[in-house]
Amino acid sequence: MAHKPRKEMIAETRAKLIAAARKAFAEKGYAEASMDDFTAEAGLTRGALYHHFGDKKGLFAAVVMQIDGEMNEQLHAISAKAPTRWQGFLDENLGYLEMALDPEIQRIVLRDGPAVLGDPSLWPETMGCITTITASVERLKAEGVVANVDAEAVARLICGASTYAASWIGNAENPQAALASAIPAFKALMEGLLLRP
Amino acid sequence: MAHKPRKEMIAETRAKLIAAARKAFAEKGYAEASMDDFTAEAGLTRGALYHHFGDKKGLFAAVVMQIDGEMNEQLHAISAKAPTRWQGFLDENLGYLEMALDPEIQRIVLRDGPAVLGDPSLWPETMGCITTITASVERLKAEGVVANVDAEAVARLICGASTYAASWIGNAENPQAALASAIPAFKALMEGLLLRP
DNA sequence: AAGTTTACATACGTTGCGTATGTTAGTGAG
DNA sequence: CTCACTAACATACGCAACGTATGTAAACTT
Repeated sequence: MAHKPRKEMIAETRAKLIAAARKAFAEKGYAEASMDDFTAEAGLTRGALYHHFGDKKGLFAAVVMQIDGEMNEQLHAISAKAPTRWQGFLDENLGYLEMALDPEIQRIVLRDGPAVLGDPSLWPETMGCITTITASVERLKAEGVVANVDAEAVARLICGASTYAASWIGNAENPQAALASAIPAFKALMEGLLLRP
Repeated sequence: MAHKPRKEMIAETRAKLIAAARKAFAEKGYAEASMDDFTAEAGLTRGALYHHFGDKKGLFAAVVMQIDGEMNEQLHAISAKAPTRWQGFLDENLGYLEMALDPEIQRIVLRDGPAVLGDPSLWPETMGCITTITASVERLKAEGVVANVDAEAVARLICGASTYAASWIGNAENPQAALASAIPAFKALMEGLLLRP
């Protein structure tokens, strides 16, 4: 019986732990998720967890990175197929807002993330979303579409607006209606960035 | 020796607990703050805490409410002395941004708050800031200054932008410079709300 | 003045994290 | 091939912190 090579076994173990943790963190939240429980659910023990990730926080960080990677993929796909840069910028931001409606993302990345890992602005990948939006604003400035404002500051403000609005929409009695009223407001704010004569 | 009436003693105890907890939560964060430690620091035990606040989360909620009350006071003071409504609106929002620079507010209200108490949009007082900003936008709409967008949605977006930006500024290498670049960006975004011909 | 309630303190059980210590399986040298 | 070595886990233990159950003394009630 051909045993799999060692590297694969390890990667598989890590993946199983991350998947089980991700599920538990999403359902119960970081604090209420018991390591004993979700490692057992993955067919392992806490020993494996500590070996690979150091501690609970380390595993949580791995989960956040995984989700962040998935979000970045989506963002790039969205902005890639826009007709104009400005439209791509709008789509990107609305896309982020819609992604932030996912309960898993809200709970893990937006709510527990800052409390456990500290402020997002200090995260290693800095929430890829920021760098993406910053780059878009820089290009729009260069093309004379957007006024002369600090690109990173704009990106932070927009990202914060999306994040907070998403939490509101997701928890609203009528999420569809809330989203419908948020989109025009969001667009209006962003139009304030346009260079006016 | 005249004993104080009972009501006063109770209020005093509650105030001492809230003050000690507020200090501990601000310095160590919610999770790392030991109830045994900070109740002892207040000259009490956990018994008092459970009697008055039910559990750790209950005391935390009381601390958040206290801070929220202080923030609202400041906001009202700011908007009260503005020459025009639009200026008052700008001042209000920039005031909130500056308040959000306070490390205590960042840690307790903005970072640990959502993780412990759930999404802020579901809090009882709903972060008074939201209601204040919503009201301002409503008035500006009625006066024809601001375009026809949903007031609450705008308030959420702006509040989120301020919150997130404040975290960024507070943790930046150079907070002053970050603030200086954030303010024009913030104003530009808000000008997108103005009714254009 | 006695009974009742209230505001705490004390004591205990439980849970859950982290660490220290095995144990087994893969790997590389001779 | 085999023997040492290392890496990937499991097991066992200690400790801290939360919550609860119970005790107690002071204050209001009648």
